[in-house]
Amino acid sequence: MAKTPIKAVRPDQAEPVPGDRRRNREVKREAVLAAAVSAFNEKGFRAASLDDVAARLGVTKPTIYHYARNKDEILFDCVKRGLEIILEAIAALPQDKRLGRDRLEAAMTGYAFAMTQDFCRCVTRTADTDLAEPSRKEFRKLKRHIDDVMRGLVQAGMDDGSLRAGDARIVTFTLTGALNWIGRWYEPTGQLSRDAVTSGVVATLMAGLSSGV
Amino acid sequence: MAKTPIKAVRPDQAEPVPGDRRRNREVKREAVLAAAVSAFNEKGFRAASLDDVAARLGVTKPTIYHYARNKDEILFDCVKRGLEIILEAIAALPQDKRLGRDRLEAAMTGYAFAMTQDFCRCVTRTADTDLAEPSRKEFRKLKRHIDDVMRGLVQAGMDDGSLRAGDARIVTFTLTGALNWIGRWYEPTGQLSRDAVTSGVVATLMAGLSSGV
DNA sequence: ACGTTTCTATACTCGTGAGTAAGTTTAGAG
DNA sequence: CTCTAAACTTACTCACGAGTATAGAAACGT
Repeated sequence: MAKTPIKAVRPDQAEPVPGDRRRNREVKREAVLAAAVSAFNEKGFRAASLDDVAARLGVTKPTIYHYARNKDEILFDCVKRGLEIILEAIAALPQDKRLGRDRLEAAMTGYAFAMTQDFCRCVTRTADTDLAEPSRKEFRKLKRHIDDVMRGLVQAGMDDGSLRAGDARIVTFTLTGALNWIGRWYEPTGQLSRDAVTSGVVATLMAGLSSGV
Repeated sequence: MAKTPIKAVRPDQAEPVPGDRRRNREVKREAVLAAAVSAFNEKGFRAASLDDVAARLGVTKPTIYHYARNKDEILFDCVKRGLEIILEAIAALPQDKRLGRDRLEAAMTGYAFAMTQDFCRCVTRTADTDLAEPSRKEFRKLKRHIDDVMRGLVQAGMDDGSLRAGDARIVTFTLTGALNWIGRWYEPTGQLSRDAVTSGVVATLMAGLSSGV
C-alpha cells in the first residue's frame, strides 16, 4: 500500500487543485529540494544520504528519483537557487545612480539578509568538490559572477571617492568573506534576529572596527 | 619487495640519524599528516580517500594505519594543529597592555597570516559533521575558545573606547568570518603574497569600507 | 467503466572506501 | 650473525549508500 505520498507542503495553497497535475509535480519537487537542503545543511552533503532526505518526506528513496536525476542534480539545484537569491538581491545596484558607497551598502544588506536563508546557507557549506564535473564548473561560474558584481561596486566606490582606496580584489574578498560566513554561524532558531545580524554585519564592515580615536 | 618507504621529508635534517628510531617515527607521522592535509584541502575530506593519501606518500593504505588509528584521528590531528597555530598567534594579546584596538589588530594580523597555511586552511574547510563524536566536540571546543579570545579583545577595545561600540558577538563573527574565509580563497600558488593578503584584509577590517566622505 | 500514465514501494545491484588479517622485508640489539 | 620488533606489503572483509528493475496503486482522459 502507498503509505504517505509527498505532502504538497505549501501553506498558501494547501489544497492541491485536482485539476492540474503539472503544478502538483512542481510543488512536490519543491518539497524535495527543501528537505534536501535542510538535510545537507544539517549533516553535510556527503554525510546526508538520499534515504535521509526521503525519510524527512515520509517517502522512500526511489520516489526521489522520480523528481530528480541524481544526488548531484539535487545539490546543484539547491545551490543554484541560493545563488539566484543572492544575485537578485544585488543585481539592480550596478545600474543605480547613487554613490558607490551607498550602492555597495545596499548590496551588502541584501546579501547579508539572503545568507540567513536555507538555500544560501547551503551555498557556503558546499565545496566545489562536492559537485561532479558538469555542475561544478557552472557552480564556480555563478559564484564568480556574483563576486564580479560585488567587485564592480567596490571599484566604482573607489573611483568616485566614496570608498577607501585599496586593492579591490582583497577588499571584495574581505567583505564577501564576512558575508558568506554568516551562512556558517547563523542559526534561524538562535536568539539573534535576521535583521540584527544583517545590520550589525553591514555596519561593522562599512565603518570598520576602529573608533578612529 | 618493499618499494618506497615513507621518505622522511625534513629538509633541515635530511639524514635520519640511524641511532634514533623513535624520532624517525614522528617525522614519518608528520609526513602522513602533511600528505593528508594536502589531500583534504584539495579534494575535500570525504572525497579524499586514505588510498589517495597513501599514494601521495608512495605507500599503501595499511602503512598509514601504522601511524594513525583511523581517518577521523588524522583529520582531527590536522585541524587541531591548525587551531594551535591560530591560537599561538593570538594567545599573548589578552595579557598585553596596549589599547584594545592595537591588540586586536595584532591578533588579526597573526590570525590572517595563519590562515594562509595548509593546516589552518583545513580548519575552515572542515565542517563539524566531518568528525565523529569524540573529536567533534573537542573540535567545537577549540574553535569556541579561539572565538572567545577574539571576542574578549573586541570587548576590551569597546570598553576602552578604542573600538567602535556595538554588539561584540556580531562584530566578532564579522571579523573572524572575513579572516576564516581567507582559507577558502587564498591559494599559495596564486599571485597574491601572504603579506599582501594579510595586511590588506586587516586594514580593510580596521578602517572599514567607507572613506568617510 | 477502461486503458494509460503517474506515482510510489519492495527488493535488489554494484562500486567504493574504511578498516583488518596475515605474511614478508628491514634494521637495530645482543 | 642471529633474533626480534618495527615497517610494509598483498589480499581480503564488510558496511553503506547511490542508483535500478519491477511491480502495485492512484489518477486522469475518453
